Amino acid sequence: MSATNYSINGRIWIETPEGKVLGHGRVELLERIHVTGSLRQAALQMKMSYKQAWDLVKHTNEGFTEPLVQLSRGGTGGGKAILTEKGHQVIAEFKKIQKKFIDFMKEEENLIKI
Amino acid sequence: MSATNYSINGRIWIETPEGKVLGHGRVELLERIHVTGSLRQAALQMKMSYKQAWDLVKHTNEGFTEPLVQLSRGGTGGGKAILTEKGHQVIAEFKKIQKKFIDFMKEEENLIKI
DNA sequence: TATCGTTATGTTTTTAAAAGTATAACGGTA
DNA sequence: TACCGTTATACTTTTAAAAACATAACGATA
Repeated sequence: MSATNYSINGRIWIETPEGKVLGHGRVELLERIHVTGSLRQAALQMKMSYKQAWDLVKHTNEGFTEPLVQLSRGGTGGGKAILTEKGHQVIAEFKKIQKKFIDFMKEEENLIKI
Repeated sequence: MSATNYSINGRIWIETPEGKVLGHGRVELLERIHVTGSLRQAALQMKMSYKQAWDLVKHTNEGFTEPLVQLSRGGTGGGKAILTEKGHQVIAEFKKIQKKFIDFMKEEENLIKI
């Protein structure tokens, strides 16, 4: 049982001078793309429109030096979405930081005195 | 010169089971209330509508065990907004955590390798 | 080469958030 | 007690974000 009724919560993200390029939501989208191999399925799972997901991937790809997701259309299955090696790296890096961030918040929550 | 083009940014806030009770924006509003003694002036400075500021103060006051701002109407000047002792405490506590959070982000930014 | 399910992209509609408008209530002070 | 500028609150309008809709393009396979 904590000594306080308050909890600390927050969000972190990676950005460039042009703006946000990766955060909580995008990482989840990328992970679902990796699992399903499909942008449409990933979007469905997250209950977002295909268009929004596609825009997110576009902006994310443009935010890094190389694409994190490789989209292709036509062929067997109609098309596919594949996470690049860079995509895997970036996700891993973000999740590492995210884990530390959660620890940070937990710690501060225990110290809080109001 | 940093080793990477990416920077880390983020937000933290204090919440109860009922939701967010204090974050970056609200703290700024409270500080401006303290400086000006007026909710209307504080809202003007932050370019938000008086209504929005009033709602924020209302929800903030309800989120804690005691009000952080004491509003009163009528009298000299038409009315006033005063930060309570609790208000001062809470602001100080939040800013302390916020400072550590900024340090955390700086550190992670230096470690980032993508 | 016809089919299929997906990616690609512009356009329209819906929804939600914010801003704006209006007006009452208040209590020192002149 | 009339005035003033602010707080208090409901209601309307505007704006921005999200969703929905529509349709073309694509390429492996049968």
